Amino acid sequence: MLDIKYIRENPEDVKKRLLTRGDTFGIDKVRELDEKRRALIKETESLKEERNRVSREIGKLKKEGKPAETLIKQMQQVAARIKRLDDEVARCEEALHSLLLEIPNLPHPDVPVGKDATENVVVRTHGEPPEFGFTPREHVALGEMLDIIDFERASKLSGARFSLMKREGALLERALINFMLDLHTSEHGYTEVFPPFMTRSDTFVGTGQLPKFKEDLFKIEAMEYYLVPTAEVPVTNIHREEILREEELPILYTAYTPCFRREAGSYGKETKGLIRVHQFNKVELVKFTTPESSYEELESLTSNAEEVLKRLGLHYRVVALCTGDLGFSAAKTYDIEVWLPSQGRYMEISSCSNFEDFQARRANIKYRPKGGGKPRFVHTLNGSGLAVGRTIVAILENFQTEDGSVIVPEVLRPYMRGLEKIEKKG
RNA sequence: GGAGGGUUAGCCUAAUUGGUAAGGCAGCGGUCUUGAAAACCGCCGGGCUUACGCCCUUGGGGGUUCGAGUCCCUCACCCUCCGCCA
Repeated sequence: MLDIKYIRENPEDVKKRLLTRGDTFGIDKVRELDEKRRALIKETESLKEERNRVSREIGKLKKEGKPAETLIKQMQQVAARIKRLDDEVARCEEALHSLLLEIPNLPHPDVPVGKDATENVVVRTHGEPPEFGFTPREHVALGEMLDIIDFERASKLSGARFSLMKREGALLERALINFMLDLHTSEHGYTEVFPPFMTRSDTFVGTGQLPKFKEDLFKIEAMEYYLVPTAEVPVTNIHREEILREEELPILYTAYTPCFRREAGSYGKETKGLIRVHQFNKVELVKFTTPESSYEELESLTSNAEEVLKRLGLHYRVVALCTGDLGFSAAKTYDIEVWLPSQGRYMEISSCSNFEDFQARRANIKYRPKGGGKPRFVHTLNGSGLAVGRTIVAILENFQTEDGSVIVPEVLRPYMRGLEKIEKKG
């Protein structure tokens, strides 16, 4: 959520920056409601002052046994006016609030201006695409050939966009989760958490998925709960409605969760395989920082995610999203894209963002500055470190050999009983 | 699922029949001190205001009342007991 005070004082700057996302998102309407609200509040406050003052007098008179009927009559009128005005204020505030909840974050001034993904900017590239002396197979064929992914039976259970991992496939899934969590906790300083996989709707408002993106989520029918589409939701909301101490910042969390996504509006796109599914595993990185250090923390968070790919030996690049491709809550985002030999292109495997105080304002997460002073909103960040399913796609495709077997990256072998190669069974 | 008890500011704790949130700790600033502690003074939930001051704030929402921490309804969470359960 944007700061209403900032909008009031810098309306042109806000509009200009929002326009780089393609719209002004009703900022003029916001300003109109804000002014109306302030005028109404002024009026009710002076009436409330009168009511409080006279009510105290009435109390005094009653104590002294003196009559107060005239004043009480007067105050009945005043109370009625207050009620009418308060209702109007409430309606005004509700309208204003729901407008504000649907306005995306302001892009950071560094973010390249552009209309869509084609205008994202490559920041750096690591490694080289592997060379094959044969035509590389795509992951679906490899998974089925090796009998480690069973898409057919998965769809018997749950329909399209699900997977059934099997044998070395299931082991690889589990190995990757453990490898990533171990790396981030023991070398990058993150604290491991294991959150609930379904949460109340207000946590989704806190991180920005609700109210605007309801159609992306799975809702629990029995209760007002949703399945998490990313660990960002439960983990960022750990500190909702809290005031942290500056001394404990930055707070770094890493969490494994499954992620559940409706993928509405992507019918017909990548219907097969592990790339776009309704349920996938992900290890997430989440940070709470001061405003002064959040952009440094974004760089280190991104490099923490990159380290996973480096150790696996996968070729990738980092791109800075342009304004038109930026997610709703983000001020700045780096996507990490891994090389996909079968398609000769890069595929998003991590998205690392600084939300500045956008989520903190929605979720009311503050910190008390060192040496006292008023609480300020923290800055929140998160990034995938990494999406496990897509990492499996990359491993299968990049480390395949001509006979269809797949070399297991060395760093994963301790997590896979020393297995060096996934081979076709007799 | 059933019964009962609770939620007051960062933390802890008060508030006669309803009369407008009292105090302590922690923290910050100051006096004093070689320095520190102690003691003393001030600040110490949010908003508006140049200022004086005003409004809001007792888990959330609603109601009764001139006036609600206090009475009523409702929701959430915590604790205890019973039932059920991996």
